Amino acid sequence: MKAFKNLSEREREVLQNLIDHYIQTADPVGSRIIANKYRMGLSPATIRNTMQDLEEMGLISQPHTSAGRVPTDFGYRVFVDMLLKQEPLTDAEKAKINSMYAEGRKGVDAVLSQTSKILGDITSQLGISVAPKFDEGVLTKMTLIPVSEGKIIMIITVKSGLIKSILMEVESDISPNDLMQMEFVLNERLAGLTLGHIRKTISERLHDTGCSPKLIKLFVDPEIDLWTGLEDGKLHITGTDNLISQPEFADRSKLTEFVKFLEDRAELMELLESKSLGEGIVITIGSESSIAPIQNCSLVTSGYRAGKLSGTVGVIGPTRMPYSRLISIVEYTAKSLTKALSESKGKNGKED
Amino acid sequence: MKAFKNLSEREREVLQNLIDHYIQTADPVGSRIIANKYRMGLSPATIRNTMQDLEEMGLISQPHTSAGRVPTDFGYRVFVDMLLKQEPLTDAEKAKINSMYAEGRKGVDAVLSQTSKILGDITSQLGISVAPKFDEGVLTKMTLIPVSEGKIIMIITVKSGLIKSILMEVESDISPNDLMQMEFVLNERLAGLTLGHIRKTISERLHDTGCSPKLIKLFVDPEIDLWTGLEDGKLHITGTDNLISQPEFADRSKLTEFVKFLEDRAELMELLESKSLGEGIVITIGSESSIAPIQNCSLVTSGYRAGKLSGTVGVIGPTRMPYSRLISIVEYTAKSLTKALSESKGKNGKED
DNA sequence: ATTTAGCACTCTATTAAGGAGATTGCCAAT
DNA sequence: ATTGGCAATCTCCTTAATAGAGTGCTAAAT
Repeated sequence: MKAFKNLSEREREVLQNLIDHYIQTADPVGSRIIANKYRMGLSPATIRNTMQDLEEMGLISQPHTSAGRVPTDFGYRVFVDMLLKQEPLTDAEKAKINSMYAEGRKGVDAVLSQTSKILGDITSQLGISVAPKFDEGVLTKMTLIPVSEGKIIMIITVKSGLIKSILMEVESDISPNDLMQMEFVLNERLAGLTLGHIRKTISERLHDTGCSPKLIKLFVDPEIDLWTGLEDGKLHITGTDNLISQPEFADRSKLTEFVKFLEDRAELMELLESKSLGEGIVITIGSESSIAPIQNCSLVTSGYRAGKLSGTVGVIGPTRMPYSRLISIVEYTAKSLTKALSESKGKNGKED
Repeated sequence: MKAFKNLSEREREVLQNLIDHYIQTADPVGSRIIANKYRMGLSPATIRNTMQDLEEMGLISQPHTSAGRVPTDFGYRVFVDMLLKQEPLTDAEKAKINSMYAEGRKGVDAVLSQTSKILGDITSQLGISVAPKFDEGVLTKMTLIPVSEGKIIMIITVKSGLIKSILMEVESDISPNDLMQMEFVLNERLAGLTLGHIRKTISERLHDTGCSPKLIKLFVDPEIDLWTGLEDGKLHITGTDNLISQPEFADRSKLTEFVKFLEDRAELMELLESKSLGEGIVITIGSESSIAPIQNCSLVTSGYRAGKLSGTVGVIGPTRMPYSRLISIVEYTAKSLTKALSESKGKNGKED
């Protein structure tokens, strides 16, 4: 294979047109189609020569001898990095995305569920959204409330204004005094740290406090995985039916694998978290993720912020996806989401 | 069509064997197979005569002239109601079901998620579980806790011991006195009622209390749908990949419809709730639910209890499912679940 | 030097035809 | 009441033939 070099004007154009057409039809693209449909003023034979060059650079490939070419993952990568044209959103799309923030107060969770739904809808791909990672939040205050015999509710407030509550159970009753003391100690020693940090270091931090050992145990005992519930942002996925009718999933076993992958969530979460570093768009093409069931899929994701916390939204679709459109949509959605979640930090609604 | 009459011994046997074989193979069953495989001591010709009778009663039908017979929905119904034999669980199955309650303390939600997963696993169908309906719970106590400027957490305790918390937001700060007064009024007027009842009647019940109007508004204002978060038990679905590889979903458009149906959840929830009246097993066969995407599916569901609250567990699979096995499994699961959720009413873990 | 037309070659997808196989319904024999 | 025999029907699989699309190469044209 020839090394990849900077593409000539013509090569760029051919690659672009080829991908453009392939995205529309999912059929291998022949030289004739590019010559005629895109009126490049060249004969198919000339296009063929260029296509051979592109193939040697690993940008496109032939499914079999007498077929046209399809883009490789690397081809898409080059396309996305170098050839992509901005495609602005339509007003209708903008309106639809904004509609959900307009219509009244909702909990963060409901907004994210809506977001993934709308993303799935307008892109006809799989819309995904991940709730903010509470772990990143900086603890402002902890409150312990006794509710009934042996039950205590702990309320955790983080800097951005988000709040979570955790139900805890103790073996026997705790005196109000013990509880207040515990609360005082917790706040004194933990305020200002991130929850993730707290989770990892709490056992050291609660040494020699003079608090009731029973209470201490609640926070420290690894058996009682008090903190794991906070850890994972909730994942919303919407639009599976959009994807399974795509030719990419014509093969039944591939489809099964894919559905299994979606149901598991763990692997997907891991992938998303590894990608959601900044706030910008991240594009992951096919084999760039090493996850077998989505080898023929791409992700377009973007981080968003809710106060100090961050989460991820995006879409999953076949590598043959309309990248430029999806990028605009995901970008706009992430920005709207950030805005919506920062304006009214913490709305009414069920907390979870 | 002949009217359905009580079946003769032979008719019963043929129907039973036919369904038995069809469940295993998904292929139309011919007279030869029944005569040979099940050694009824009759010739295929005789079986054919019986099959004709069964067809005239609407219990079985032919996909086309030269095919064997398949059971109709009505055929399954008769089979389930009259011919079903108990099939006890294996020890391995029991062990697997019980394993999840053994391994340490988990939140209700985690247990239910596990339950649907195990159901899906051991049945190779779609496992489903619905969280208890909080709405049915009888209010024991409400507690209002101020957490930060403009934010209040309300903790709701119901008789069974389950607890939920709701985050509320007020426009401006409320004095601790006002809050205590509100709490007092709420408990005085609402304790002893079910949450569902409270939700419907709260606006009348909070008249002339002398409480801060701002606070009252929180509970009454329909804009702030404080209570809807409580209403719906959360739905867990596991094992989609088990179903989509079944021949029943060979047709792509049917598969798409089905996946869409699962993703919606609303319609499924409605169906499940309409079925989960008692604690016993409920079987819904194909067209008995009038939901198009699951016309070729059956449900085996059972209610379970968590203290005073009730929820639903079960499986969804093609009408061609091993009913007797599934019934045993779902029944046992529901009972174990009830036991597990009653013993330790309210475990440690994240509350939601 | 670049582009193009021409052409043999390769591979796929579609259609048609021909059985093979399964099962039924019915009739006559048991 | 049951059974064996048999023509009729329908699906499914295999094979063969054909049409179509596209390539790569070579030689001619620009």
